[in-house]
Amino acid sequence: MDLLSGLNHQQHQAVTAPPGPVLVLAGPGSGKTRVLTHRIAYMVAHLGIRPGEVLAVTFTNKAAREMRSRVEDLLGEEPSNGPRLTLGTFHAFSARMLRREAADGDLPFTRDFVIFDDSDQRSLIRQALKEFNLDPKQVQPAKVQNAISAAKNELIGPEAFVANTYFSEVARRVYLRYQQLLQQNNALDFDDLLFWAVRLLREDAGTLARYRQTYRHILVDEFQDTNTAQYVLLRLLAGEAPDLFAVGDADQSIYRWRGADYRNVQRFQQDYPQAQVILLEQNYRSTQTILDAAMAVIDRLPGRRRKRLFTERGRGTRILVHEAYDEADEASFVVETIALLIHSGEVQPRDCAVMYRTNAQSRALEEAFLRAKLPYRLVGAQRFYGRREVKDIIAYLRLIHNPADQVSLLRVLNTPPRGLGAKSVAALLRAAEERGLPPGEFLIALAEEGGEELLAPFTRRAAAALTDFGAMLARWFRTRQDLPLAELVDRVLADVGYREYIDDGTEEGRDRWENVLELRNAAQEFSSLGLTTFLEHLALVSDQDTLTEDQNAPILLTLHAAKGLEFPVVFIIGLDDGVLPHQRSFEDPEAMAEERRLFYVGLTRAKDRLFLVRAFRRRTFGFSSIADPSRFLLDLPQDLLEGAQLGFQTPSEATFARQTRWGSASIASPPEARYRVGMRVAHATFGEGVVLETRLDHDDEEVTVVFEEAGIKRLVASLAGLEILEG
DNA sequence: TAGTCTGGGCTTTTT
DNA sequence: GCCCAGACTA
Repeated sequence: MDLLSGLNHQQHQAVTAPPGPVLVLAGPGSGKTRVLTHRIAYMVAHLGIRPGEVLAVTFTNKAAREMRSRVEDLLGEEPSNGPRLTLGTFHAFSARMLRREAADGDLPFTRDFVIFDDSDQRSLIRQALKEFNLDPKQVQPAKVQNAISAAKNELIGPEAFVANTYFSEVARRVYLRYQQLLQQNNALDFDDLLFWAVRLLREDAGTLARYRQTYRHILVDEFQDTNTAQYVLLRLLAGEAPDLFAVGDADQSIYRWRGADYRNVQRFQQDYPQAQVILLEQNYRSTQTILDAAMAVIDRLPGRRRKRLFTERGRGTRILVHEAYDEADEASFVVETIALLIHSGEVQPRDCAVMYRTNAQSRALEEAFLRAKLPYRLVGAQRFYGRREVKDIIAYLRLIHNPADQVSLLRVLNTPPRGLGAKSVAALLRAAEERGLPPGEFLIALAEEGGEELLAPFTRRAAAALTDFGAMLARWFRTRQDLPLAELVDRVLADVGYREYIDDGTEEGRDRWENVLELRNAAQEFSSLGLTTFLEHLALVSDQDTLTEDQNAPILLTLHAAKGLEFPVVFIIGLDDGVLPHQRSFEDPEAMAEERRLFYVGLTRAKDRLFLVRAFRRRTFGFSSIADPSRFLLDLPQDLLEGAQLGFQTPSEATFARQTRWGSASIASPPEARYRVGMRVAHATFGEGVVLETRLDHDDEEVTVVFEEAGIKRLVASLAGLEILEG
């Protein structure tokens, strides 16, 4: 086994750098994963470091899995008997640590804690706002949530939260109450995982020493996307004699809104002035055309360390820019082009990826794929786990795992409906509080002890329903250890009659039930690992983690989710000002810079072919609007591009350009329309003109008119009030 | 209490 | 144009 052959000079240098702080600045496609895996293997094979001493932190679980298997491949099948390499995301690592340490520490939760997701957090914040008699319309829960999250990422606890405005005073109070509520629920949110991990290591010298002793060698991937909490955590673990190997690329920093700060790259060099810095510039992924385009985009950012990305792969094909008419047309273009590429034998379906700025953009694509009867893969865990039926079942499981979880209890107590409305819930909460128990445990007690007196506060109907529910919960709770996970899920589903509740015979009902079954399948895979692990997995899955390799189909994903991946053929759609860059970033230069980096990330995912697509007209919020081409498109040197000139293009030109390019014959003839080409019309503002063309869009008609004074305008007939003069 | 209605907000991006 | 929370009605 020769670990070092096949590495270029810089890679070699990085892999074999002497232990100590090392910063690898790795351009896209420069083999950073390779460097990381080879370095780990090198440390184990050549430096005699035991795998158990190594901690490698990645950005997604998927990356962690891949890295593990690549390291194992490099090291061969030697069954090592010591502890394995520790590999995972910051959050997963922290969660594991906190579970281990929660037993005897001063931490305000037990090792059975649950991890609250976004919507759980939201509901606690709503609850807190309600308690303070604050109107969620005046004080947006989402804003408070962001403020709390930002504070935690900066390691600012509620006691240290400084309030100097009305809003921040509200946020401060909600923050305090929110933490109490989390504690009552024996729950942590995402940010807490990092927050408490840091606090634990800071305040408990013994634990810190133990962890430093264990993890003497630390590697971090995607370092530019660490936030303060993560950075501090790293520094704590790395300790006095740091062997800390960080790989990152400030140009690919796209998580500022999550507290990430690419300046951690500079901070690293300040904190470790002795750090060795290695620059990886040679690209092994893309054609030079793609790299030139990417550099043209990123080099416009001021104040950065320029990289000269180069490849030995040659120039390759030009980048194709296409302007579609609307999002449906945009999606058709993508699907037709993919079909054509596959048909030509050039590529496999799985080689193609379609990237977009916002999740909402996947809809039109999905419809186009369905229409064409072509399979596709959609990356996006949140979408699945955010579904009502999936959340319901997870809530049941969380409640079984942790009966103190009130958020989950309230979600499922009357789902499916069992006659427990607001009144009964209020009575339950009161009764539980009097008893000094979390409501979930109160219900279990109710079922196990029975007793008239416990039931006194309830109506007869509510009492019966609550006793039933408590009995089920107690049963599940007792058997949760012995029953295989999937069977536990089956038991719950059967006991509560979930299928009858969700599957009402409609197509939607069937879909919902299938989602439940999919969750059950996931549970089956975790059967040997148990409920705790399963729930933790559910809480910490990333979108990328849902990307499966088993299906040979094109992939649809957000630009964010595309980070770290590569594909032979890449489409980036929605290259309109307002979409990419996103409207919300217009005001803030930092946000705009991040949009640019996001586009850069997208461009550099492509190995061979790159398609940049935009739509002249787009429906957002149900309103149709017209956008300018993305300003980023204008930064691309013309000689790298082929395809239609951007700018004015009539709908039929867009369709025609597409259809002639791909040699497809038929051009759809428009159905009947009120206006006809050649008609003379009058408009209140624009004056008189002649109809150039018309197009029916859904149930409205769109008319392109050349006005004598105002020039060419596109109008929606129902709004424009065009008067027909002759024709 | 359960089901229907309605109005408002929503679309950034996700561990 | 969709989805949810809260209001309203049976």
